[in-house]
Amino acid sequence: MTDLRVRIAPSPTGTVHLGLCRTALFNWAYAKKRGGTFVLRVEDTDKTRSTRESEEAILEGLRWLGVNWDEGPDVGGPYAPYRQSERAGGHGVLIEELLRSGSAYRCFCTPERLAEVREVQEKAKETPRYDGTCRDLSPEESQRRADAGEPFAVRFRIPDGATTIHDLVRGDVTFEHKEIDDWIMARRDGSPTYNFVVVSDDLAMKITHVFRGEEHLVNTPKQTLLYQAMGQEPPRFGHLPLMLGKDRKKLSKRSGDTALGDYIANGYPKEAIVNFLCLQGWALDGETEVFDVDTFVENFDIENVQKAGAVFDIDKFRWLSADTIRRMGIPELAQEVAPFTVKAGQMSESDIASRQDWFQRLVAGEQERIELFSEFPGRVASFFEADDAVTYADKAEAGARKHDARIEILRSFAEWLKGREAGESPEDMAGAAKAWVKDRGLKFPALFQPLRCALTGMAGGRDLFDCIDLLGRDSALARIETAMTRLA
RNA sequence: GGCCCCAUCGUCUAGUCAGGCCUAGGACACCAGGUUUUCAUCCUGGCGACGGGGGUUCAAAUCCCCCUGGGGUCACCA
Repeated sequence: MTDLRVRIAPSPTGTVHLGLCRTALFNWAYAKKRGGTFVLRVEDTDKTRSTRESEEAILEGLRWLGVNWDEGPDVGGPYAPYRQSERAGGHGVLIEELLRSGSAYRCFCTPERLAEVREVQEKAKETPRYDGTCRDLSPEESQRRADAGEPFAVRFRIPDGATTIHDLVRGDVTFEHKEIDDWIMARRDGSPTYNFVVVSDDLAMKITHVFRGEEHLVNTPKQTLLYQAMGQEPPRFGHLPLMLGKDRKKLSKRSGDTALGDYIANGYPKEAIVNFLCLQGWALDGETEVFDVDTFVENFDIENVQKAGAVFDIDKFRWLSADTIRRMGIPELAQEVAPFTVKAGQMSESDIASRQDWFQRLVAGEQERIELFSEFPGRVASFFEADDAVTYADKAEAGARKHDARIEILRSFAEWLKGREAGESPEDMAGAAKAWVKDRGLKFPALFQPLRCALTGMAGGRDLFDCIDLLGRDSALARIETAMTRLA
């Protein structure tokens, strides 16, 4: 174990965003490859928006992805607590020190006045920023007003000069201090704000590397200056490219699903989600698109992360999902798909357990036809319909009706089927049926299109003799019987 | 609008840091063929990009500058 320490610091204010998942994955991989420590710290600084449900969802989601933290609110660790709201103690002391040293100052301006100032500036098309009213209050006056009970916030005093941050993804980035506002470290109620706690906690937890989304890049000089004011060395930073929606804007709900839960509910395999997330801003070798998480960990480096934002391509995501499904073993796939079958009301859990062989054959036939687990029930629905009430898709019925002799063919095929030996394998029966078709001088579609419609009501799908086998001969015969009327 | 970031096929990207190996590679999507009882899978092929302009150099996708375009950020949110 090295002293390398990285962290993910989510604020528990909503669903588990994919961007958070990717950031977590990259941090985790970086630590894991280098024998470092990965910390999860819950940044519940915003009391009004933070919820315990959201926190639990985040922990659960990340754990589901296979991202494991070495220290966190649930597992503890040497720098506990790992929930911001429980760490408040030390912040007051730090702020006192910063106030004493002059790196921070009390701001007695009311939120109302600040709002007015901002409004005027916006009207004048100026960049909204603090006008500095309290910046140069004498220490005596500041103290006197504070003692008199006048409420105040605490602002960081941005010094003159410029700060260059050495970003591990982007290289050097310089910010002129005059562009940076004297930001608020502590609110009037004394509670610390994000930019302050993130620094004090990263410091307390000895975080050495901070990898986060690019939207935080502009916060970095503020934080760097704070580290310096405290006489501390800032960690190394690396700002990840944003994940973009189809509109090329930061991925948000308006451009599609953003929550991990949505993708899980839609039946994307975990491996596909992880794989896809890895591809957002990073590539293994430019050739290999499909790889497992171990390969990712083994090869990941922050220096190889792309700088440009990555548009989220749902088509590629689905393809990755389909590819993952195709490479799965049948028992495993059956297990993944089972909950969807139950939810669709097709089989109960105990049905599936007691007919596991049958269920696995049902699954095997769809393996290369579904892109998501959730598509399975829709594709096998006809197997659960009554023999005399199979839903015929328009396309299937039209295909069947193209053949004038359909009823005759179906009738004689039914006779033929009745005469087959019980227990014949689908493969053997398929071979025999093809010979039967040929012997009668027919083309395959003349039998198979009406038959497929009769059996499944669908225009395409798995091998028909597999269907007969799955259905059972009686059921298949009953469906053919009905079709002879319905397709007449 | 100020500041900051970014810029290779429609999309994800390799190549850029160490300029020639790039008539720019892979993948998704799309199109066309093949296999198949159908659908799907699979196989083969095609389409398709270095944003523009200046430099530097024997040589630039790679280095420099300008322009253009896109994005992020400007809270007592995180």
